[in-house]
Amino acid sequence: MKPVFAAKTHDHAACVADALGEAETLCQARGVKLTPLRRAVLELVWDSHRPVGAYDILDQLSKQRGRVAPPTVYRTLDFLLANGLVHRIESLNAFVGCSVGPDVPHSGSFLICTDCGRAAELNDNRIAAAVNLTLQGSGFRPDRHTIEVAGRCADCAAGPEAE
Amino acid sequence: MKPVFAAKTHDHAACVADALGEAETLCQARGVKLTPLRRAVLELVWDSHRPVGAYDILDQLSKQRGRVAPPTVYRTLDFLLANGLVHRIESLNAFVGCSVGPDVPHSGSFLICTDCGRAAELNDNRIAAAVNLTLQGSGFRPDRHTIEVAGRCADCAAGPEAE
DNA sequence: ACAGACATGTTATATTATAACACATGAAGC
DNA sequence: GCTTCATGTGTTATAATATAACATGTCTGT
Repeated sequence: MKPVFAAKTHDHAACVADALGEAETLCQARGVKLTPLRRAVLELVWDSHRPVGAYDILDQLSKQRGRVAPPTVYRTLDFLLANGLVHRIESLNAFVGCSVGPDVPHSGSFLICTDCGRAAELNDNRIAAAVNLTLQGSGFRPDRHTIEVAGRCADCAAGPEAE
Repeated sequence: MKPVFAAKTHDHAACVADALGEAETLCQARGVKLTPLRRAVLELVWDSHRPVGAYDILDQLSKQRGRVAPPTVYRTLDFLLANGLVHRIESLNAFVGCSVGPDVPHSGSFLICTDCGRAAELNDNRIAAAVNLTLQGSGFRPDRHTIEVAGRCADCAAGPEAE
């Protein structure tokens, strides 16, 4: 079985540390600032492999720094989105860390488990390729795509133990 | 050029009449009721080939029947969605009539023009096939998908005349 | 010091969606 | 006929998501 979702036993601390490190590097390369606020939000997004809502982030952030207002969170998410560090999951109005790598521009394609809530980003252009194939001759100029497949991940399909 | 988007000159009245007729037939076949309210909402959704927001529907509906509250609209949309008569465009929080045919269960795949706002539903065999192919060996059991490609339709890409 | 750019804070509000309960209507059984 | 039940609709209130507009702070280059 191909590992698509993060193994339930993986070293998540390292996983987050990696993501933050890469983000730091990327921001330096681009001459943009990964401020403490942005870093904190990115870390909260990476807190799990589940897409997280803006207001969940807001709640967590408030615990760390006292009252935070929605624009703070949305602006920060806008920055992270613009730099490819997170993706928005349209079907959930939620956000998840980019696990493909922000240096390659891409829209993100996701599998979302409706049981455990985890999301897995596909590093695979076959779906996008099929979309492009379907477009051929239509004159449509694609700009970005939203590809989100909901279902049950292998773990959840296998053992329906309590969430 | 394959006709993906409805031609700007097509007979839209006939287009809507068709959709309503098919809906009527389908509902009878299924033993569910296409009530006047549901018919009115479906007609409003089909009013254009642009995805339309729930509150836009609400406004229009209010003109026809006096004060209407949000739950009325959302419930009606839920019915139409459940019966495959409309699709939800996640990236726009909006709804559009199903032009593939509600008798075949499908999640819908859309092209959305960011210039003129129109949406075109793809007859998505190849896309669904690519999704399945990509998932092979992953153990993921897909249930439904959200595929929305934003870009410029042929008309808008060709002539940037005023919207 | 100052200007300018950028990041953040603050207040208010817009937009999208649902929960919970009330009432109406029509078919199924008695 | 009346009851009962399921279904559809109405109504009130509120939740959840998102943005506009403006104020303040903070760094950087000169």
